[in-house]
Amino acid sequence: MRPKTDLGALLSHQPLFRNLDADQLALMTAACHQVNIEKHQFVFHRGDPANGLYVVAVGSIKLAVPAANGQEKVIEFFGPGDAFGEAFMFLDKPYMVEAQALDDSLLIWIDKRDLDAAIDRDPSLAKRMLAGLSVRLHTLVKDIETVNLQNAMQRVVMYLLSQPREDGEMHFPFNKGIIASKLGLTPETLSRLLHQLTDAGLISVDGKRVLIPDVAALEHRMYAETARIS
Amino acid sequence: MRPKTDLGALLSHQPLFRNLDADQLALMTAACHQVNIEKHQFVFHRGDPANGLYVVAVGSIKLAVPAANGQEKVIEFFGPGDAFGEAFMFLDKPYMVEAQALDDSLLIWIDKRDLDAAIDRDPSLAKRMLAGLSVRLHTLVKDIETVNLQNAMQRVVMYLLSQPREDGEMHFPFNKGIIASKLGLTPETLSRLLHQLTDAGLISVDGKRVLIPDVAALEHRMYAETARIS
DNA sequence: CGAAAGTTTGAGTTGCTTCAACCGCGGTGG
DNA sequence: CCACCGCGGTTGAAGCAACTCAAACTTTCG
Repeated sequence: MRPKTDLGALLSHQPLFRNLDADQLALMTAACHQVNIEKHQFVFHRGDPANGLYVVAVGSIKLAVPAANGQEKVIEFFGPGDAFGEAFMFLDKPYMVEAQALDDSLLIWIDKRDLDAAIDRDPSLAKRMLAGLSVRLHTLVKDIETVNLQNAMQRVVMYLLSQPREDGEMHFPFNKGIIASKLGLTPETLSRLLHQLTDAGLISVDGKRVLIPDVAALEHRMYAETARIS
Repeated sequence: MRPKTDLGALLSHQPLFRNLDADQLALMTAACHQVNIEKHQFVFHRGDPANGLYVVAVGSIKLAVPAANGQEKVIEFFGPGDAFGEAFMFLDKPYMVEAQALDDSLLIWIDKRDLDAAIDRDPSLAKRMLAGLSVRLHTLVKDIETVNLQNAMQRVVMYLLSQPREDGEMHFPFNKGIIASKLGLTPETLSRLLHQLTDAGLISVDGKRVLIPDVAALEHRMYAETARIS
C-alpha cells in the first residue's frame, strides 16, 4: 500500500483534475481514496451499487458485460488517466458491467457526493466530465458502427492499424481472447484471420508482437473488403 | 413557422431546462432557435460541423450512421424532451452520424458558446447534461450487449416487450425496416421472426399493430432462446 | 516439472443474409 | 375510373461468414 501522501501529486496528473487551484486540489485530495487492485481482481461486479467514480492512475482495466454461459463481451479498456464508472454513478443505478484489472493497477476513487460538491464549486470540472463522457459516447457509437457495418477481417485490420506502433511493429496489449471479445469475435476466428493476413504477407505474428511491413498495403486490404460488401 | 414567443414556454417544458429561474430562462430563450424539420428531411449529415445541441420539442428524430452501399445502421431514436448532438459538440468534432426526421418535427437549437456560458452560471445545468449523457451511454452499452450476446429472436422479443403497450397491444412507431436496422437485422429477418412468433400463437401482427395476448408466454419464449445459447 | 491457461488448427454446422420474385396498397396521372 | 408505378413488406431458395466442438500444441507460472 502506497503512502497517502502520494495522492495530491497523483490527482494533479489526471486530466480530470488538472489545473485545479490549490484549495480545490486539497479538497479533492481529502475526498479521494487510493485503491490497489491486483491483476485479475474485480473492481466491481454487475449489480454492485455505483456511488462513486474511478480514475486509473496506473495499470489497465477491462470493462465487460458478463454473459449467461461464462462468456463475456468486452466493452472497453481503460488506461492511466481514464475515468470510468461515472455514467452509472450519475444515473444512480447499479453497474450493469463489471470491471476487472488486466494488470496490477492503482485507482483513485471519489464519492459521488464529494464530486457533486466539487462540480458546484468549479464548473470547469463539469465541463471536463462532459468532455470525458462525450469521448466515451463517441467510441461506443464507433464500436456499434464497426460491429454492424464491418465484417470480421475489416475489424481485425482496423484494430491492428489503430494500435500504436513503432518501427512498423504493434503489440497486442492483452491476451488475444480478450481482444477478440472486444472485436466481437471468437478467439478461433481472430486466430484464423491473423493467419490469413500472414499468408497474404501483410503481417507477421510472433506471440503478442505483430510486424506490419507495409501499412498502406494493409489499409488497402481493408478497403478491398469494403468493396466486397457493397 | 411558429411565432418566436412560443420559445420560452417551450424551453421551460424540456427536462434539460426545467427549474431555471426567470433570468436564466430569459437568457436561454434569447440563445435558442427554433428549427422546423419536415418528415424525411435531415437535421444534419455526417461530416457537418457540430457547434450546437438540439432538443426535440415535438416529433421524432432518427440518429443513424450511413454505410457505403446506401444502407444505414440506426443508432437511436429521439422524441420530445430528448437532447441529441451534445457529444459531438463537446468534442468539437464533426458529426459522425446523421439525423433525420421521422415525422414533421420542431427542434430547439442552442449554440455551444451560449450553452458554455449557461453552464458557468448554473452548475445544475451541467449536472442535467451529465445525467443526459449518462443515460445515452447506458443505452448504448445495453445495445452493444444486445447485439453481441443475444440472437435475432431474443432481440425482436425484447423489442416487442420494451415498447409501451395498452390492452396487450403495441405499435411499431416507424417502418419495420427502420426498426430492423435498430435491432441489427435485415427487414427480411425481422419479417420472418414476426411470422414465427405468429405461428407460435404468441403474437398477431396487423400492419404496425401487434397484439400480445400473453406477455408472460412471450417472455418465456425469450428465456427459452437464452437457454439454447448457453 | 507439471498443471492450467492461452492459442492454433481442423471439420462440421448454422443463423442470418443475400438475391430475387411477389404481394398489396396508396398515390398519380392519363 | 382504372392502369401504372413505387414503396414497404413478405416469402422462398441458396449461400456463406462466423460459430461450435474437439483436439493438439504452446506458453505461462507456481
